[in-house]
Amino acid sequence: MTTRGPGRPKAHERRDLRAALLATSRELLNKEGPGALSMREVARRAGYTHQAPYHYFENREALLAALVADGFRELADQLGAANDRAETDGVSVAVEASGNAYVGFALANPGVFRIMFRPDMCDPSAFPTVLEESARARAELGRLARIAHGQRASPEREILLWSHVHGLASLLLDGALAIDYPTTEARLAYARTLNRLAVPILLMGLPGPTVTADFPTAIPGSNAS
Amino acid sequence: MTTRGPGRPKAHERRDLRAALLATSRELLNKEGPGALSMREVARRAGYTHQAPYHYFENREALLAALVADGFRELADQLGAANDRAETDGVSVAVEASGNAYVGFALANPGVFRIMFRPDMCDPSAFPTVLEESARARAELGRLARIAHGQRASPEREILLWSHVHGLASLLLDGALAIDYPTTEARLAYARTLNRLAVPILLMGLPGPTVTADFPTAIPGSNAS
DNA sequence: CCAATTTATTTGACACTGTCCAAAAACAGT
DNA sequence: ACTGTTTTTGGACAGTGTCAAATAAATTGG
Repeated sequence: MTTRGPGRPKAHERRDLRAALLATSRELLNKEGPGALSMREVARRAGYTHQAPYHYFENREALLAALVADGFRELADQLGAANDRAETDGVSVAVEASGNAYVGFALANPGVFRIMFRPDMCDPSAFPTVLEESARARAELGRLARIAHGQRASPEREILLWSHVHGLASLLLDGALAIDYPTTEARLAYARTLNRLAVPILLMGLPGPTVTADFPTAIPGSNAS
Repeated sequence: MTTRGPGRPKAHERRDLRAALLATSRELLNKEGPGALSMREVARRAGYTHQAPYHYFENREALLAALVADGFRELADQLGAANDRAETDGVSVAVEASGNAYVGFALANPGVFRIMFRPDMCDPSAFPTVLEESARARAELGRLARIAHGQRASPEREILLWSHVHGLASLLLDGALAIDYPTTEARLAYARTLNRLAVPILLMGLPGPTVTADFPTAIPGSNAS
């Protein structure tokens, strides 16, 4: 009476357990949601007993943290590749490609992307590697801001870029747009057209010394609370 | 040996149980996170046995759905109030105030706001009142787009507005900005300055028949994938 | 005013979870 | 072959959501 399934790994491939746990966890997370990702279930699917994962991950949050760190690493890589296009294809292409990369990553790895911004599931400050990789992703956004605005780049510009792509990804994944566009392909297509439309807006200068000429302070009713 | 705490409600206030459950649930959600919000805990805090909530909510998701519906209702109300300022204070003020209202709601009710966009916790399509209230909120965003762009308003413009405020709220709540600005006051202040900066951008015209003059197709490298 | 019925609440159970603890098995080096 | 370490197992405990049935309280009909 073997409690483990037929796929029980042989001795020589035992070292892969950690990787296998991560792989099935990622799959579980992306396809079934975080509620379906339990220590025991992932152990079960790997063909081990309920306690086996605890030798590689201190607890559930540590497992999630590993997935989150990998997610940020991949996101940073893809953003980096998009930014690299600036030299050969120009600024606009880089901006648009970065937006598509961000949304593309979110739609390709929905479960992981959600976890990446859910501090109750994985507190980044408790996992140095998560902090590190997420900082890398953020640095790519900063680079994009510099690509887009050169000398006039600012933290605010970076955040506005980020807000746009992050908001779009979130709305397509979990917001109203998820209902309007049911399939991943439709969502991606919509994100592409929207990102293309947004390029001139994202490239626009902020109100400041030089660029304000286009937007004088005389905008009707510019005195908000 | 009374199992229930000293605050056990008298007979004449029994009808309030549902409201009490919702109130303590909301508090639990905002202060401790969704992991701390369990049927049994909320019953415990109300001074009842573990099964009592099931008479008012079919299951945990239904309880969350009630909170989500309330959240969307409040959000819609506040967005509506902000939009109303357009007539008296002008378009720019309305745009800025709507952004502040959106982020303000998220920061004031972090737990509820997160749940509102987490389909694994509350699937909106299963709860008509959630659909209804979230549609109201979305309609307010649509109204804002019309306020901001009049005849040139479009679904895309609405989404761009929405992406901005939603992304900003998310980043301040759970993203890197949450680390940069630790207190709610600091986050709100930052959101205000950013929203003010964003107004001219959000008011800008999209590339189209009339407005494209400012952004000729000759932008360096405008041929993306 | 009392009996019947509906509503509200409790009690008990089950399967499942994360995680602590200790035991066992597999392995490595000498 | 005997150590010591790494890896895996097994059992336990408290906590959870939720089903089913039993009880208490309120309401209603006569």
